[in-house]
Amino acid sequence: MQQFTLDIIQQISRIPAGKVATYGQIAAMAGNHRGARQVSRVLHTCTQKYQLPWHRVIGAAGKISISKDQPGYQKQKKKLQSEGIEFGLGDTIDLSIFQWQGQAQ
DNA sequence: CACATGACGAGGG
DNA sequence: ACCCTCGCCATGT
Repeated sequence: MQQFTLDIIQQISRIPAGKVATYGQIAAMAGNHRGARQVSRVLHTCTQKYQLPWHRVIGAAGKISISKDQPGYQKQKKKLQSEGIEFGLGDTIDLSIFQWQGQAQ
């Protein structure tokens, strides 16, 4: 496993409840602003093992990146709402309000 | 080593 | 706003 991947895991585990981060943001904080796809890979493979708050990671448009017909969609939405995050029309989250401002933002 | 795969992102039509 | 294409890069086969 690469350092970049470990950094991704670390950044995701840092996201506080009530806030969200985008794939690109996580990738950038992990040192590679073009590693968004690796972030998704980490969520797909390491959530169990590292107990990551996977639900706090959303797409750059402020929307959940899972397709709506999959079970994880509602599951994620519910978790976020229970943490105080609000969804607007089209299930869009207002990043200007809920996006996590990490260290080097 | 070559090729395919993604819970992505930005840009263009 | 919707759809498509292309760029990206760690991983898996």
